[in-house]
Amino acid sequence: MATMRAITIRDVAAAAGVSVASASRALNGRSHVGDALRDRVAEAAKRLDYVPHSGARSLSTRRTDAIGVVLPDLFGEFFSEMIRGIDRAAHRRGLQLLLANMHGDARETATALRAMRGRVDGLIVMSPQADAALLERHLPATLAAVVVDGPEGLDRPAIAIDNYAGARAAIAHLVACGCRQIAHIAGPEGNADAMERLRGFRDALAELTGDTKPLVIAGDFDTESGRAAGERLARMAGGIDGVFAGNDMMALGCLDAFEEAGIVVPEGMAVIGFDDVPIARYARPALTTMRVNIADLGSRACDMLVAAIEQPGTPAPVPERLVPELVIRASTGALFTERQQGGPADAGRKGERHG
Amino acid sequence: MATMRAITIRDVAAAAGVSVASASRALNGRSHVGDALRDRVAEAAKRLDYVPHSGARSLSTRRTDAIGVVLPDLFGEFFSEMIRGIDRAAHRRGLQLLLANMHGDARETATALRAMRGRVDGLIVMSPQADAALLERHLPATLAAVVVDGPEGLDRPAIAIDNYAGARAAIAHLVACGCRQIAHIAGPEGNADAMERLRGFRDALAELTGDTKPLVIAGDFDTESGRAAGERLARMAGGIDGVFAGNDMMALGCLDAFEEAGIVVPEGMAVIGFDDVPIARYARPALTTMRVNIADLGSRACDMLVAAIEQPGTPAPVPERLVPELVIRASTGALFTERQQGGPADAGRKGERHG
DNA sequence: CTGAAAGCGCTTACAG
DNA sequence: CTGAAAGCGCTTACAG
Repeated sequence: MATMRAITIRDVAAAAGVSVASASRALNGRSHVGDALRDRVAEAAKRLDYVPHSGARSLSTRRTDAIGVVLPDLFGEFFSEMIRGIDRAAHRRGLQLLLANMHGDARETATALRAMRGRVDGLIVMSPQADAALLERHLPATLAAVVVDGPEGLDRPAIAIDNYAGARAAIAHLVACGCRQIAHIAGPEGNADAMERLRGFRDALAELTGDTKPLVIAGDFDTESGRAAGERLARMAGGIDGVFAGNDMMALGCLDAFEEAGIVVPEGMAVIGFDDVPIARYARPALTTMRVNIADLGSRACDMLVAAIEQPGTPAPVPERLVPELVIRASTGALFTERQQGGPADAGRKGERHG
Repeated sequence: MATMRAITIRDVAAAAGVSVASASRALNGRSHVGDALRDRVAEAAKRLDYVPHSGARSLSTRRTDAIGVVLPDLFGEFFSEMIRGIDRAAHRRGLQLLLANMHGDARETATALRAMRGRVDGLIVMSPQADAALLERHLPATLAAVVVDGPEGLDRPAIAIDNYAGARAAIAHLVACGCRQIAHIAGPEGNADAMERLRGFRDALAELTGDTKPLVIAGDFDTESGRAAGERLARMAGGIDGVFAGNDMMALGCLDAFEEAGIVVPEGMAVIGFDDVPIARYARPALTTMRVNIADLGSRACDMLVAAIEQPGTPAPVPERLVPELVIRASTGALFTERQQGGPADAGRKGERHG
């Protein structure tokens, strides 16, 4: 038992010498309440340190003032930035955040989603892995939800990183840097982000260099797979002069392999990543990459969810897309100096930190 | 309105042709219920896709099956690892996680803590910044809570990183590497972690090298302050041969400054950090540091909280301390090869990631 | 083993 | 403007 006999609105009403109904009205600032009464109630509530029982409240109001966030096992920075962004928007609206990790498999997802029901007014579901059918099945039709970076074609508000456009921009940059034979280190097959980046790579390459049979090396978003790819590229006798890695971690592994193999970046080989993880700027050479503003993604998802909660039954709006921004650093040639970096994501990182 | 007329236990009872009381008992597996009845109810619940209203349930049971997590604006990896650890332990016990960011100031903290009341059975509060008085004032005495990395002397279950022991180990390592004049780049003054690390530095140095007036340069845990400190050290004419940075980010900035100043690490200067952020291993030279297993910290905090919830009124146990582990890399001399790294923290990072 | 009833704390029409 | 009462959905003694 967590609480022993907590203070209820009845106690507050008694202390203020009014009815429970009046106490409730006074506390909630609803309708017309006499000033004197309102003040007495407020004073009593404060003195008793009254905190309403949210369960009871939600039972009568049919609202929980909480939203659920269902995230996969995200890697480091993404997770915190996403939460930070959602929290920022939720906090503004007085919404609590209920969090659930979804550990990949379908059963877990179902459990996580079910456990949220009845506790939240709506759900933010991030699921680059899950297929539409799975989500559809476990998202109750009556519950507001927005899908972040999820499968397309769900009749839900959705927001996603425009991986395709980002990949195209990355390739355009490599081409502008003079690269003519560009290889791609791809992310895992089941991952929607990875697949879109691959598609953007292929399309942009076909358009810009006419290369319709580019080299694609399989990776898994992990540093090690990037290193392996880099070693393989190093062993290949020439030809390739640019690498677009599916994410920064693989790009970093690739850079390591190149260094060991004596390939000079960017002179001998230009390398670009995706994500702009914090490590990217510390790499030697510093990594050019496509920056994704994850915190912003979270904030906007939250705003969309609130809209969906407030206007139930409204058809899902056109999916929003966040286009990543090119951040040029040394790994593709320090032709440009890195622009001064700021904005929400960085501001978020400025906060108090541990250790 | 989030939900339109949801399925209630009454619907389930009706569908199964039993009373609401029986339906409840059957669903909760409590007391003696006939097998046939149990099955009928289970079948009906499943068919109707019934999910209990958690508010109503918590109103009668006086439990929420949720715990609150109040965290400061943690930097990247710490945040996600902490949540990951807590989530892991909470998930095992069927507990939901309610999250709140506490953005530094006292009023925010009060709000965050209050908003949790009535929604959770207990609280995990991480607060390296907050003083005991503040926490004491806003943690309702009736609510179970464990304090993570917070001020000492609270009559609450507590778990903390043993920064003092970690700092001493760092110094012992530098001394073992042959350093005789060791400087410290300190973290922010208000930060408990920082102060303990500083204290460990002073004590260990006095004991091991007899130096009672060591050089301490003020920093703020940010890369830039580490860089500034490094520049200052580089300008100082000799003497210092080892640097203990209050955290990895400052150590990385310091390494950068040394590189620019032409100081060779570790030959000219050994550098050790604290935390083992993911970037540390990618630095050139790779950074020796004290690893803190944040996910483990979170899991254990959750376990302690569950114990506190289940045995209310029990006096707070002796505070637990997590001693950081020395991870030797190139920045203090690659005398040892880095040991194979594994364990919970790394396992957590193996999960699916975004991009 | 099963059901009728009370009660958890709150809000909200409905009267006054 | 204020109060008495019903009701939100669930669980749990209390009877049977």
